[in-house]
This record gives sequence, structure tokens and C-alpha cells, in this order.
Amino acid sequence: MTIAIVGSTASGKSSLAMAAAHARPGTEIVAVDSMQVYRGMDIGTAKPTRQDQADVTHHGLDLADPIEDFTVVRFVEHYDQARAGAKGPLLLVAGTGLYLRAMLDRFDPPGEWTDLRATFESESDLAALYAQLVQLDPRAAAKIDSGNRRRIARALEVCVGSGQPFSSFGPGMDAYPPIETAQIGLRWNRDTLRTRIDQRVDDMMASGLLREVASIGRVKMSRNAQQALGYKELLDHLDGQATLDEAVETIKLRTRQFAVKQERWFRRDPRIEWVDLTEDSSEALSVVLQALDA
RNA sequence: GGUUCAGUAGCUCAGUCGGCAGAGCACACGCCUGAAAAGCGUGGGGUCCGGGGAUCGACGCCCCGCUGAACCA
Repeated sequence: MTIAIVGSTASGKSSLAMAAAHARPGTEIVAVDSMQVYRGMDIGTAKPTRQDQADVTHHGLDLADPIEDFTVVRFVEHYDQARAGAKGPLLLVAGTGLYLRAMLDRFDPPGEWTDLRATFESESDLAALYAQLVQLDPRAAAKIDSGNRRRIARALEVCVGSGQPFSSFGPGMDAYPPIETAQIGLRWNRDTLRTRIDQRVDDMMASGLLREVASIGRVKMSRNAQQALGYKELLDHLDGQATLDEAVETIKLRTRQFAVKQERWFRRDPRIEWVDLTEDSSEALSVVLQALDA
């Protein structure tokens, strides 16, 4: 039995999952989150507390040091292990849409050819790069914007490295086959979500986020870890590039934009059952419990 | 009280000689299978502070007023 709760940052999915796990003892939680995988990045990623982790078995947390670049493939491997060893139902708490889809729809990403990728990414003539992709894999090219260097380089990396078209590795993201796992989506209206985000960022600052960021430091953070909201802006502040107030405002703004981006990602998936929240989450809890009991 | 400067998209501002109203950010929407809290694209938005005048034609020139800033008293 596996259920997924999806939603944007600050939607309340973690606390809903805790409530559900308490109501159905034995349930284990899987945090599907590209940043909570980093050890020591606790406050800024709103990682479940030690107490929560003591009360309910959690997976998906603290899988890598901040100096490492984590990837989807590593997360799926971890998930498969967790699923095999789990003693009770799994409750997935997902903010990272790509990770969740890779897990549930069994994406099988082609391998890595990092030196090829580096070559393509440093190619100065982007138009020529795109033309090459159109030649090798017109189907992939049709789905990638001609200005998107990163995705073009990755597709070419796979075409050249594997000898097969990038588009031959799966149906793509717009295929939503039926799956066992029920997905429940949490949704707030934008104004309410904004105040929740502002409050959450203020709370993080009050809890010592700046100290956490300073104690890790930029040199001990990988490219990917440095992208984490809150960390990125406070690292810039520590480098003297912004005042603390400016940094906090930027965190709030970008977190809002991130939340909308998450919503747009999940919105596409027709299999998600949405629960519109006001301030009362009891309806969401009963929906989750119902799914767990089914 | 006087002088000067400013007032254009939600915000910060461009706008050449008077000739179809612009940018960045924000916002909305979409795409993306080994960086996804990343990357890429699309487009909706205007009482050009208000009023009057000269002109074929004004965001632009002239006059009056309003608001803000700086300086002088």
C-alpha cells in the first residue's frame, strides 16, 4: 500500500502526513524532496524534526553530504530499497515532481556520458547544437526549446553516447498511464499561500537559518545544494552581495515562484485528486486516511 | 514663499528632430527523463499626473494647476 501526498512548498503536506501516520500506526513516510536529501540542511529545507523522525519512520532524508551532487536516479534507487524493506504502508510526501514521477512511472533514464555532456554544454554555437539534435533525434528536438542549452546538451549526450535516439528511452512526460498509487494534491489559493510562505520564511530565520547556512559554507556545498532556496540567497548575503533584509525578501519572492512552478508541474497529472484547503485541513486528513484504508 | 528637476505598465526606468508606446523585473501560462528548490519558452497588461492651447499630427512644444525631491530664503 502506497499513497502520495503532493503539493507546493508550505502547503502543509508534511504535517498532514504526520497526522495520518499517527492515526495509522506503522505507516512510514518517504520525503520526496531534492533538497531534504542533504545532511545538515535542516532548517531551510523544512526537514521533519528529530522528534517527528523518532515517532515515525522516515525515508528520503540525509542521503548525501552537501558537497555531493544528488540526482534523480540515486533517489529512485533509495526509494526502491526503502519500499523493499518497509514494514508498513508508505506515505510519500512529494514536493519534487520529477522524482515522484520517476518513482511511480518507473522512468528508466538513459545513462550518463559526462565528458560528452561537458563538450556539448561548452559549445559556443547553440544553434548548431540544436541543428545537430534535429538531425539525430527530431522527436526529442520537437519537445525541447531551441534556446535550452542544458536539455539540448543532455539529449545529444544520450544520442551520441548510447547510439540510440534520446526519445527512444520512454514515452515522455506527457504520458500518464494508470498506476496503483493514489495521489492526493493539496492546494491553497495564491493569497493564502503567500502569507503562509512569508510566515514560514520568517520562522526559518528566527530558528537560525542564517547560522545554519554560515556553518556549512559555500565551499562545502555542491552546485546542486547551493541552489536550495534560502541557502543561495543567504550565501550571497554572507558574500556581501545583499543586505539581510534584501536576502530575506528575495527568499520570499523566489519561494512564491517556486510554489507556483510546483503547482504547474502537478497540475498536468490527471491522476491527482485535489483537495482545496482553507484553514481547516481535517478534510484532507480524512481523504488521506480513506486512501490508506482502501 | 522662490528656483530647479521629476511624474510613462504592478515596480525601477528608457523614449533621439513632434510621426504606430518600449526594456528589465514582477504577474499569468506552457515545455523539459541522470542539475528539477535547476533549465527553457510564450504573452496579457498604458487616463504617458490633470486641464487648456498652437500644430495635419503631442508622451514630447507653450500656459495653468496637482504631487514629490533637492536647493535658496
